[in-house]
Amino acid sequence: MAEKRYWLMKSEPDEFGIDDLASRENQTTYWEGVRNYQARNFMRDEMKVGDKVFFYHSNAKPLAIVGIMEVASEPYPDPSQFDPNSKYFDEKATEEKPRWFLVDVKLVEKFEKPVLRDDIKKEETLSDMMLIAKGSRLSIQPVTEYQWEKVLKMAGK
DNA sequence: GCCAACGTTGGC
DNA sequence: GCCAACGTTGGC
Repeated sequence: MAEKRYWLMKSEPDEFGIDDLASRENQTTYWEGVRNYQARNFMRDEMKVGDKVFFYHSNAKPLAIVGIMEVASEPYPDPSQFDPNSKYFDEKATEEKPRWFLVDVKLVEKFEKPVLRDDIKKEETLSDMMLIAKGSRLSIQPVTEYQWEKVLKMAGK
């Protein structure tokens, strides 16, 4: 059996927060707008249907992991790259040669008690989480099994 | 609102 | 292929 993978995905709640996801049909959405190759590669090459994902609110108050999603589709080209009216339009992408890929994600649960970035920083055993590494801006990150379980505990699970 | 850190672009 | 300039991210 394949090793279970865990992830963290960031979004600015002013743009798209966990409540926006909760209000979508089937509580599912396509994770559009990723325009970073490393983050894209995680979605395109590494994610598997059923992988669990932390939903993180960036540029927000409070900064926190606010819930859990799961990967709900195979990767496919991000439609917004072909849409001239989208702010994510990429003139160098074509249907034949798409640049950007995404997966669908489905809400699993919204934490009653979000896990604050400040509390993660205080937790010694989470000091190697990519999220709090200095200068780390990657919007999609792998999470280790230990980190996953620890954050769940901090959320009261 | 500031700005450090980082990623990308493009001239050479 | 180097690297300066520029744009973006995202914490503070």
